[in-house]
Amino acid sequence: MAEARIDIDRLFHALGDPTRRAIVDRLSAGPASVSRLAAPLAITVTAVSQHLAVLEQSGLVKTQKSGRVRLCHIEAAGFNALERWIGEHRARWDERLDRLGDVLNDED
Amino acid sequence: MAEARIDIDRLFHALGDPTRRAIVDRLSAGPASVSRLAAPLAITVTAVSQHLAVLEQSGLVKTQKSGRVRLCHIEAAGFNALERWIGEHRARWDERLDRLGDVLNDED
DNA sequence: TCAATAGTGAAGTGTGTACTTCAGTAATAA
DNA sequence: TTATTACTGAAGTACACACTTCACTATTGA
Repeated sequence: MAEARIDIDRLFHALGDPTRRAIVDRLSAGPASVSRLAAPLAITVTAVSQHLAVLEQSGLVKTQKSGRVRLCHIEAAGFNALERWIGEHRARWDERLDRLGDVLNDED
Repeated sequence: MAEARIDIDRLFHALGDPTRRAIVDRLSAGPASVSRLAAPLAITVTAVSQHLAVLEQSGLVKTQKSGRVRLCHIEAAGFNALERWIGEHRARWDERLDRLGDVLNDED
């Protein structure tokens, strides 16, 4: 699985930028070219290209150039790793919530 | 629900920093004070305090000061919002995967 | 009361990074 | 061939922000 290569650090860093999340938003509605992604974004195509490199390295987006057009689309690997990270943390503190509740009650 | 107040921008920005994720890691194993969080982190207590302000604003962590000690613990709201964000995106592109697959096959 | 502990506010520094412009390559259209 | 389109690499700028030190305010213990 490609998910094994996913670096959680790259992943959260990639999604930490609002422009990159906007790109992910748009791509989750369907694939698009670089210039099409840039159109509504009020930044240059160059900047979008740089963002796409970050997104691709993070495993959230995959691109492939056919001719002079680079077609971009969502990749599952990044999202899977993200969900797994959340799930692991939730599992850890979910089972402690009862005890935590007791501690907080004691503090009051 | 407190989750309605959660800003997805603050959320991803908060988790985009590795030190803050380390704090979340530790807190998911149970509540801790500021100085206890700082101990393994090779940064000053002041820096940790600043990180905690970010985490608290994002809805991932909640803190309460009793006496001179601030006790910090994980809050569910941020994680719920995070899972919802992922779920919404996944739902959108999951249903398009078949059609995307066709497009990619055409490109080959 | 005095000292030690736990934490915070203010102000400054340095680095990362999001963005730009410019120049260039490669593919398509005329 | 020439022009246009789609994109990328390099280099520079500006700002955000992670971090520090210093000074300070509680709170707790002796």
